This record gives sequence, structure tokens and C-alpha cells, in this order.
Amino acid sequence: MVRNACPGQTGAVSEPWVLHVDLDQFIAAVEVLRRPELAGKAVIVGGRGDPTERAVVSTASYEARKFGVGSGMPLRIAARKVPDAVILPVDADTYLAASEKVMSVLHSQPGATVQVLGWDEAFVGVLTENPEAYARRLQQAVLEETMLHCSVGIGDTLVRAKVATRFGKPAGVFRLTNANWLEVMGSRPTIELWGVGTKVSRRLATLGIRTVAQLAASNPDDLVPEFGPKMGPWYAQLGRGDGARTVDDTPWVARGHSRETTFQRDLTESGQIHDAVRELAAQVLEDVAAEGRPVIGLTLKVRYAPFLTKTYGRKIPQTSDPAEVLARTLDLAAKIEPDRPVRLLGLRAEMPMPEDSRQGHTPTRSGW
DNA sequence: TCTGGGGTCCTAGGACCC
DNA sequence: TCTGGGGTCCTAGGACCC
Repeated sequence: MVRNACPGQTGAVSEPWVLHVDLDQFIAAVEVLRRPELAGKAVIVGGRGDPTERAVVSTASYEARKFGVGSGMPLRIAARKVPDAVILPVDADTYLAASEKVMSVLHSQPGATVQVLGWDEAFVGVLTENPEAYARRLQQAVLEETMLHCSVGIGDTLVRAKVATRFGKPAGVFRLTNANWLEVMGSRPTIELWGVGTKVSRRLATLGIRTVAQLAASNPDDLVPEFGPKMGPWYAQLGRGDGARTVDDTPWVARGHSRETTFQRDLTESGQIHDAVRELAAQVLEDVAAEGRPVIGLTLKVRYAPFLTKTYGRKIPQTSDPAEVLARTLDLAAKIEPDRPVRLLGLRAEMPMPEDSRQGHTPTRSGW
């Protein structure tokens, strides 16, 4: 299992390792920090903290998870499952501040290359002869500086490190390499892989592939007809836990910015819809302007009640003029079908990318 | 009154050009 | 009248992640 569990078993040879650091119940933990009386209670964070509204759970504390509450679940359902839960509104600024503290601790670790994946997780690349010891020191440093616990997955690839973390939770360390990947993951369903969701796992099942071991043994070419020339081989590689081995700390540059709103009551009046589109445009323009970058494309997303989603998009001539962007947005909004209740509106602005950041340093797919 | 909000990337199919 | 391929660009939709 953990090859180097016995100290002194290996020679003193430094090797490159990937560590995946994941804060434990991050959002709930941050809330408990500022309200210590919540420790040990069922805490649910989501939306504006009002379980009668259309909103979903962002994070639930372990105590709430025992009742079957998880992130993504409608807040209303969660409140029903845990009647005496403390339900709190999402406070993004506070989580971001806590996240920045954690990330700065990671950056300060000796020899660490850090690739941030989100508020509460990051890859850390390091050259060490004892990754477990390094991971423990890292956990200790994060705890001392932020009072937050994290789990660490150790791997010889990014995918294996990422998948390893769950076996370390909470507050533990687990190592997953080519040597034990199939032993640990082989008999598990493909949906447990990072990047395989319900849809893909079902499509794999129609090909007779249900377990990670079956996916690992599959011929990449056989997956091309079902998943295409890129995704097919990529899934086969995922089944083996293979992929990139180096942590990439290239600063992330946003491809675009978007805002969306789910209305508490579906919109039916065209005037309301028009106003909502203008407000979205104003918000998106603010985000784009904050970076001082122009806009080259717009996509308007409309969810007609109950769940039919349509997108209307187009490239536009590069512009930094808010009035121009607003005018183009309103052009798109003319495509919204009248006489249909609108439950959600979203607007995304695409920005030009610098030449050298073409390929993905992205959390999800490309290059892995 | 089931299903948020902010992201990324891939694929299919049509238009258009040579 | 019937009919190739290859390439690129664009839009719409889908899937996944945190």
C-alpha cells in the first residue's frame, strides 16, 4: 500500500513527487473558525442561507453529511434532511481570504511548485526522498498558520495524487503510484475517476466498461467512435492513472468571465427580462474591465422553465467599449423566445488570450 | 417550488473557400 | 445533372470540475 511506510526502507534518493493538497470541509471549517460555537454541529452553507429559496448546498460539515447532505443538493432538500442544521449564506470574500492564506503557506514550503486548482485545493510539486514526511510538515504548517486541516494525496502523476487524497481524508496522507493504482482503484466504478461523471460512466458501461481496471485495459482506439479522437484516448489514460507528472505553476489567465442569475420566480414580462439582461451585462463588464482586457465574444444563456437551456452566442469585433458590448448583448437578447417563462439568464464574455498561453494549464482536461 | 454560480474544454454540424 | 475532398471558422450544446 504505502511503499515507504517503513522508515529507512529506501535509499536517500530524491525523486519528483506530486502532492495534492485539499482542505477538509473548507467552507464549513472557515465558518466554524469565526463562530466556534458551531464546532461539532451540522453546518450547511449555501445560497443566501434561506432554505425556502432556489439555491444549492456549497459545503456541508461532516456532521451534516452523516444525514446524507452533500454539495450540489438543493438547499430545501438539505434542510428537510437535517431539520436542526445551522444554515449559513455563502460569504465568498471570507473564503477567498482564507484560501489566499493557505496558498501562501504552500508557496512558502521549501522547493515547492504550486498549481492552484480552486479555493480549497492545489497541486504541490516537490523533489524529495520522503514525500510522506514532506506532506506531514506541510499539513502542520497549514494548521499552524490558518487553523485549518487538510488532506494530502501523493502521486507519481497529477491524476494519481488527486485521486489519492480521498483515501487520506480527513487530515491524513495517502500515496498512489503506478505500483498500487490498480490494486486500490481497479475494482472501483469508473465514476470515481476525476473527470468521469454520470454521463460518461454510463456511456462507458454501454461498451462493457464498468471498472477502472476494465478502462485501464481498454484499447484507446476502441473508445474513439464513442468519445471522439481526444476524449476517447484520454479516458483510457485516465483509467491507468497516467498523464502529466509535473506541476505547472504558470499563472492562470481567465479565458472569460460570466455571470448568471436564477430567478426566485420565473420571469414572464419582456421588460423584466430586458432589465435583467442589462444588469448582467453591467456585472460582466465590471469583471472584464477590472482586468483591463477587451471582449471578443459573447454568449447568452437562457433557461426556459422548467429545464430547457439554450445558448445564443457570437464572436464580436474586439472592443473595450462598454456601450458596444451592451449593444451586442441586446442584439443577442433579441433571440430570447417570447411567451416563455425564463428561469435563468447568464452572460459570458470571452477575452483574447495571449499567444503563449494557448494550451491548458487547466484544472480539468487538457494535457492530462 | 427539486437542481447555484463561476469556470474549462471538446464535439458536431453548417458555412464557406479552394 | 451530379458530385469529390480538405481545410478553417463559427455556433450550439454537452460534460465536467470546484
